Amino acid sequence: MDNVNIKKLAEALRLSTSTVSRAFRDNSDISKDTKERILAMAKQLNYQPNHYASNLREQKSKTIAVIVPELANNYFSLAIQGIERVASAKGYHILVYATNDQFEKEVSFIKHLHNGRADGIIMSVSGEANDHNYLNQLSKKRLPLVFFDRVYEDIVTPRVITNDYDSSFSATKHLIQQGCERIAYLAVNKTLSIGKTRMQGYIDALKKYKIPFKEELIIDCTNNYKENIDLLKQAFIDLKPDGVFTSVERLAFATYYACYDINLSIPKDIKVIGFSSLEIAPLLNPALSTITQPASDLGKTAAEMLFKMLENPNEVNPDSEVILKSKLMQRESTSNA
Amino acid sequence: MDNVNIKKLAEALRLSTSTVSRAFRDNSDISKDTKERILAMAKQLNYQPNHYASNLREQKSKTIAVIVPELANNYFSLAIQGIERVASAKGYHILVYATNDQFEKEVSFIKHLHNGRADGIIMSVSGEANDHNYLNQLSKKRLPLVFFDRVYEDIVTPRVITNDYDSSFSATKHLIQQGCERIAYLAVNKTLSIGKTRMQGYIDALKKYKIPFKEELIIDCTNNYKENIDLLKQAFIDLKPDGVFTSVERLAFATYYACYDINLSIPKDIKVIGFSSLEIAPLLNPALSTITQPASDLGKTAAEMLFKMLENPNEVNPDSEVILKSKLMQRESTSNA
DNA sequence: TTGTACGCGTTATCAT
DNA sequence: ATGATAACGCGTACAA
Repeated sequence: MDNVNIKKLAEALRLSTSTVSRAFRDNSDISKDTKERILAMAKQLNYQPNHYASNLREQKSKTIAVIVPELANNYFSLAIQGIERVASAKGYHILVYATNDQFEKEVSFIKHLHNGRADGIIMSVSGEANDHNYLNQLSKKRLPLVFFDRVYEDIVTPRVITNDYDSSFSATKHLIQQGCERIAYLAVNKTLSIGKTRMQGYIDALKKYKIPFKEELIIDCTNNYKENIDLLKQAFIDLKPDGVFTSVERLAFATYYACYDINLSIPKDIKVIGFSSLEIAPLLNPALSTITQPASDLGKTAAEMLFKMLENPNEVNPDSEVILKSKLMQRESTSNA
Repeated sequence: MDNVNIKKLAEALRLSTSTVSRAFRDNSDISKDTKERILAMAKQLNYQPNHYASNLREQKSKTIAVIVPELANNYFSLAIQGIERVASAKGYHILVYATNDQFEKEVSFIKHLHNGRADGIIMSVSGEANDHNYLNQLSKKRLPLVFFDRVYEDIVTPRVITNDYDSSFSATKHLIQQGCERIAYLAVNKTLSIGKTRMQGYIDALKKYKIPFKEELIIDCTNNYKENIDLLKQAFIDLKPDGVFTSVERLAFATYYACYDINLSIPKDIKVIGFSSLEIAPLLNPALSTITQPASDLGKTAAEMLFKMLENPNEVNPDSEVILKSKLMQRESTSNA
């Protein structure tokens, strides 16, 4: 059977298309009787209003786009889950895009989205090192945009982040209190604002507790798992750190693998803590101490903020920043037993 | 600045809208010269063709929908990643929906998608226990649909699955060879086809190796983490299994927690193996033996199949079934050391 | 090669 | 309360 549209419905009921259309909106004048007839017939024929036609007509899509650096990532999956819940409850659909950390992809996604396909965008950015001004140079008014987790500091738009500086400070302090004196900081991209903030917390904690900061203990890692493990093994052998603070989850995993390989015992020889929202951190060998970010909440909050912008554009301050708190979870990997 | 559309471009260039439109398609007759002028101006004004208008006109959306039971799940995230890659390469966008295992949501998503919003659907199903015939009763022709992982056996449409029966058989056999005689099977939903297949592999392996099958050792779990842990603790105490085979990843985690709580040592007191595509299974305490499913490949293959259907509807047999192989990874949780 | 005119399905405005 | 009509932006058949 072919598509049922308003026209077919109208024919079937010997009404005009406008009357039929009215049956689906709330305000319009239409007799209760005909409305019921129409809805009944619509149900019977399984009528689905064509979204594209509505969108074209109404200039809105009831769709939001989510752009993240990667999909196969526990953290972003949780965030997307949070977003999906809110969107779904509002009757919105979500388009998902992964940049795989390629800035050009991000630019391309964003540009293309400015064609009416989405009403708003929630993004965790990929290209700190690049020129973000493309966001201000879109030919038409920029779509409502909310950053979460990874943000551009020079772009004015609402954002939802976590208290990274404090968390880093606490994590570093925790390592120090557990007796560490040579604490390696594993960075993935020093130039990212998130990288900078987290590193600053580390640096300031060292200073506060009078541990000399050593540039060499900042280890810049890559996006490649194997490479990182090799690199870390070498670094651990050369630098002999007694503590490791990883700025992202997967570097904690790489640290574990590296330590296994070169027979360093966690936590005896080296203590490890890292940013991570992995639920099964307690199941690792040894249980991993983490700074656990409220990933799902981050997504939820970002989505709620975006909807606020869509509903009351003027009531949302473009400067607004929501900071959610991460939790320091001490586990065996930093214990002194 | 307001939206740039074909009309504005045409005005700016003193051409007709049709000429401008032609510049963006390949076949049409248009002088190389004007085409270049148009494209240049389009770039300058940052023109983005309105997707909804094109879709309405062309009756296709260059969008595929992905429906999964849950998003915050390592396995489905990987699958979505695989799908996203393929789609992105083809210039397609993906809409993502999570049913949270509610069948009504699945039905609702599917029905609504039949309004032109998506050209095809990739789904891992949620409602084995229900009546799937809604898929055949859509008023218009059903959208191209590919199942992956969790499928409805009574619906005729292409599918991509893994060799679950063989894997289950092998895993059970492995436990037996490691000396287990009371092997518990942790099911999450016995009625799901995937549950049935996996359970059958377990049952047949027992039979083959002359281990008596005991109904009581089939433990039906819920979707609630805490509940499962409690339930498992009790079951382990009551039934004293010496091996556990979990049909889904999270039940392996629950098993670990349960064993920790009641001081059962894995693998000494009880050996554990489970379906899982967790990359860090080797980092668990103890390293978890797994049946590792090629999750990302599953998504990739499903997407490729869907695109084949979109491009050459007649060349794809609706009965086609692709079976990808999982890998048995023996690790410490089933060792005899 | 370029322009004119129409229709995709919907909704809002205006008329009845 | 209902119907006729125009418009959203684009793409194509047809005319020039």
